[in-house]
Amino acid sequence: MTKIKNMEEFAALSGISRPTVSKYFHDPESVRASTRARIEEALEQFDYRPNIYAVNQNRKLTKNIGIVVPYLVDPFFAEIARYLEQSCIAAGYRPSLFSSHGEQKLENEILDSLRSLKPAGVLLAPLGRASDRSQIEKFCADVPTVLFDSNLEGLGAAFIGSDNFSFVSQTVEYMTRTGEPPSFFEMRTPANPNANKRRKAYVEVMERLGFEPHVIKIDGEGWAFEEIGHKGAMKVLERGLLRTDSVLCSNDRLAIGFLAACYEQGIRVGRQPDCSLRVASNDGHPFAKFTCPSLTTAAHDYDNVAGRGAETLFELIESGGKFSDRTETLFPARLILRESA
Amino acid sequence: MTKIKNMEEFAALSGISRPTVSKYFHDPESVRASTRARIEEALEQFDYRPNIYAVNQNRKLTKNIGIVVPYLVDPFFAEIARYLEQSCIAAGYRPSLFSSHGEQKLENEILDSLRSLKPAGVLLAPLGRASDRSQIEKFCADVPTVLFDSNLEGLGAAFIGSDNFSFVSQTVEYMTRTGEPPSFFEMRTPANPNANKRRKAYVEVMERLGFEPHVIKIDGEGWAFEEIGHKGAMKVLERGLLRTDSVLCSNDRLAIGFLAACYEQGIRVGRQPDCSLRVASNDGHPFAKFTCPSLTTAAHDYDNVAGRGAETLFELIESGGKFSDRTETLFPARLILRESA
DNA sequence: ACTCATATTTAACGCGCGTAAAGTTTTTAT
DNA sequence: ATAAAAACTTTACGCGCGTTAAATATGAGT
Repeated sequence: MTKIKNMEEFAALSGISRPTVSKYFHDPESVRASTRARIEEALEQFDYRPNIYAVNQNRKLTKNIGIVVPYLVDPFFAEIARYLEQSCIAAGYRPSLFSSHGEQKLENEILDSLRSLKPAGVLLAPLGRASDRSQIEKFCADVPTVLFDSNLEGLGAAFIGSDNFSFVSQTVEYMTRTGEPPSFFEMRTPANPNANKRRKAYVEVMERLGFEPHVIKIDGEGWAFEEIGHKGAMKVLERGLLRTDSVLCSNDRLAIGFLAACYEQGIRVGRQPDCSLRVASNDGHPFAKFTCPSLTTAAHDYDNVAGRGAETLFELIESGGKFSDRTETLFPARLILRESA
Repeated sequence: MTKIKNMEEFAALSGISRPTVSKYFHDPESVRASTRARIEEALEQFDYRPNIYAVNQNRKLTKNIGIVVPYLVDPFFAEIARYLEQSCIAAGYRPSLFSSHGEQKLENEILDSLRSLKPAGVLLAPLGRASDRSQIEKFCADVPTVLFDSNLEGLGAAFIGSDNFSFVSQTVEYMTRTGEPPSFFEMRTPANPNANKRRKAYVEVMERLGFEPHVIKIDGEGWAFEEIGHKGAMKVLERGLLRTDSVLCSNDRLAIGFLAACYEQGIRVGRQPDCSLRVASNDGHPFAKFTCPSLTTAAHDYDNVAGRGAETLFELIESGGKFSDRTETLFPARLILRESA
């Protein structure tokens, strides 16, 4: 089997001219069925692939898509990224995955290196509060970008995410219906704008239901939410800061820390009669099923957020990188009842 | 600020000839300090970056490095990948991260698309048992590759990983020293070759200590270890298959499932007097601190595995992609004592 | 000031492919 | 069968940069 050097050679071997072969690789449907067959026959025989660097240098638009998440060690983002990756591949794009690892500097560097990748589009889940808004704004001006997970008002051509109100209203309503109204457990300075929306939703829903909201803010910076939740919970439990026997955590990773603290303190959590506390949360973290007790949580609609996010980006790319107006698409949560509440 | 189109233009603006500018971008140290200063001055003024596609097309060796992990949703791999990424960037390379998501087909596709990236080198953590050995062998013949985490005997220019014997001997010795000897809890057909080494180490250490080894093999396929561990543990606990009050899980994710099952069954785990079971494990999973109870585990030496892995790849690249012989570097575990055992 | 080693400039080619224009062949429609 | 449309071939240029060879400039050392 001869080693093919370039498209010229491959074209000769397949008996088709190079421009036509080039056309074929751009879009196989764009050539006659008979020539397509001949090319594909040669393709099986000789296993040639166009040099992606030469291709990307000359095409006005690459097939690259950047996927950026704020913290890949969080399985929630790993899971979303997995969905997005697969959607991109299925649509014929080449995704590349990046994680900001919770750092603004890294997020900026990623955007910078993404620029030189000349991607057709980017799916960006920004850090949130820690994001460098002006940098992201500049980036979005140059590269077709769809935001997901964290909404930075006005940035990007569109935003796809989850409806935080839907999360909290479901959990609060469930908890109040089946027991005492919950306190809300969150970080004092949350990294993510979703946290603020969740707090507001909590207050609103509680008031509508005629209960007094009670927000517990704990200290801590960064993305080690389990650790922060654990420390915060220890304080809360030791000082008896809960007004009722119910807690709603802003997100599952905080809840994981909270449950660990409860366990250490010998506090039984759950809806069983022998339990003294109920804990629910939001996100539908992949490991929430394996906490002790298993975590009742309002889960993201992973499939739809990722699916719609990818589709939106494809539409954006096909319409030349601009939408006439910025849309925000929110998917409701799905309440998963488990043992913790 | 003028928009720079290419190196020609930038060179003109900086007052330096294009070949010299090209040299500068290849290695800033290779030009005279005075010209370096002039280029860098222009660089600040005009913000130009060489077109990476043109660069990579013409350079014999790109600065790309591929990082492939078997399952990125596992925070263990996300964590390792993070270390590796940072090492690559610090060394001036451009890492790109891929996850096989537990599927052979995907692993093969990644290797395939990695080929056309013409990377200087690849850091590969293979799927293990599910890997297509012949494909990986072919790949390693073409691309300088360092394996990590899972050793596929003879493949790649080097292997960097953890010393499974060290993991198990520490946990077994600790458990036998402080209580009854443990049973070993693992998957019947583990995805990962480390599991086999851990079982063998368990048997060996137990025999050396004069105890009868007792291996419990549970059913389950794929990478949903928590789920598999949970189901397996339910069976084990319901049927009373444990011979002593101690269990050593093959890895932390299985242990997370195991602990969840214990909790459901009302079995108190830990070294306290009121506990009826001790559970330890291996890996040092990022979330092992937050299980209930917190998990005693033999932790990977993340820093060293990742650090040495990256360094080894750099050496491999610098020595032209071949080592005279294949080395295997194993780092010992660090036993982390927590509440579960 | 002179020599020599080292850097830089100039000029030019090549990489592999996209793409455009003009001419030729094949297919489709009538 | 004939005309028109569509697809293909040939030819040629350009993309942005790596790289080389020969000519020139620079700087250190005597």
